[in-house]
Amino acid sequence: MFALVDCNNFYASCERVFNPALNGKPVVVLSNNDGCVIARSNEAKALGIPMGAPSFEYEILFVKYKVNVFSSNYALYGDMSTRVMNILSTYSPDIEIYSIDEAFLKLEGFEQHYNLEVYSKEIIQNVTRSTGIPISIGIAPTKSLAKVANKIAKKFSLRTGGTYVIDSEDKIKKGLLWTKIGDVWGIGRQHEKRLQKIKVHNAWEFTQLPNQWVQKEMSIVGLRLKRDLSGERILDLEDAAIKKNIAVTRSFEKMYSSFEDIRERVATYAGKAAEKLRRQNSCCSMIYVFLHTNGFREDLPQYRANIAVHIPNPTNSSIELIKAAITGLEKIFKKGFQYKKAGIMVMNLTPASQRQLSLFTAENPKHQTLMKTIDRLNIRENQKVKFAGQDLDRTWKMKQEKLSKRYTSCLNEVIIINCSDSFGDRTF
DNA sequence: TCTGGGGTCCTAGGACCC
DNA sequence: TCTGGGGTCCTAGGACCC
Repeated sequence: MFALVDCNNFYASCERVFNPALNGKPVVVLSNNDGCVIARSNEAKALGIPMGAPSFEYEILFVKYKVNVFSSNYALYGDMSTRVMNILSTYSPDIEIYSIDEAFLKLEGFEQHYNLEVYSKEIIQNVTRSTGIPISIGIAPTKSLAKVANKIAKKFSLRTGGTYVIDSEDKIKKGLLWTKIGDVWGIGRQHEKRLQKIKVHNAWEFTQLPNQWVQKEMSIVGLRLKRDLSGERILDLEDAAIKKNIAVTRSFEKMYSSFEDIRERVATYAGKAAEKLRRQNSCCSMIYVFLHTNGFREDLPQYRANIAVHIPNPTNSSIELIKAAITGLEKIFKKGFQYKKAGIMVMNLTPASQRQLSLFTAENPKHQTLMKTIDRLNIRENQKVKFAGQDLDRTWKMKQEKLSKRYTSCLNEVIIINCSDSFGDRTF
């Protein structure tokens, strides 16, 4: 059996942990630059605020219904996620951390020794008590069915207590009939449309389609999904510890048109990507650069471009990557446009230990030590060391007007409790 | 005025090889 | 006019996920 554990409204729940006055009230969390709604509490969902809603369009509604609005605080969410995952990993030797707020647990053979419903209730209790984050658990014979079970657990939480087990043919069929085709894990907008057209409206009807049709229209991925949903164990846990691509992309807080401004941004993104590479001990041999204008401003001339720059010797040196990224940018940058977004992606990653030593190595061997030193300094001194391509004076500031504190990862921002007792006033 | 960011996998088609 | 058969590798693009 597989369990899918999912944190309910994760970012919104993180904000509540350190601010319990928010319980029972609508809470939303915004994306970078305070652009879109990316998390909503149940109360906010009930107000009809959709996922991805541009925040400026909902400002009036926020005020009217006293919605508590937060900028995203990834330092907090990342740390809370680690805490939750650490607890979950004590409940099974096999865990796949699927995203910041979801994990699959393999419970192979557990059903012979435990009542799985009781077991999952215990997990829920422990996570809630230890972190304050509410979770839902779905258990089933396959991963995609565990997803279905999880949805049922969450939808009927009053009745299920946050957990639901699919453990019979009958329950599989009931669950699949209940699941709308567009809500199936792995069925997105395009497939949904195509399936609706041939009168497939729920997951059960999908599992009744001929394999041939599914493979032809939805490739091998769709066929695997169909079989997994039917109860055949096709999808297994995956370990995704080492990333295959790393991206750093940002929208600007306003539009920029000068090459120097964009170059500074791109250099910073490339430097960030290099740091991430070094953190997972990888090198890359390709960097992809893109930039584009504001697609929402149909009144302005539009331009978008991208380029892949090959790097002869795999590297994770910030200096080399910044150089390569700027080479690419010079080729695609065009004057006369107002740019709103740029980004880079490093690809073709290889383990740093397997680095090819070439006769004509382009990279200065001293970079290795230099980068290590910079990384150490930046951890200690809060990102003070920069590269010449980055403007030292400019303070690029993301719009983050409603940021909560880094309660769990910054000593200056932990919660302070003042109280007095017979020994006098004390602060904790 | 204001509209996010970061990933994965698969397929078709072209370039190239013998 | 007529022009084989079988591979591999790479890339762009499309689909999906959170």
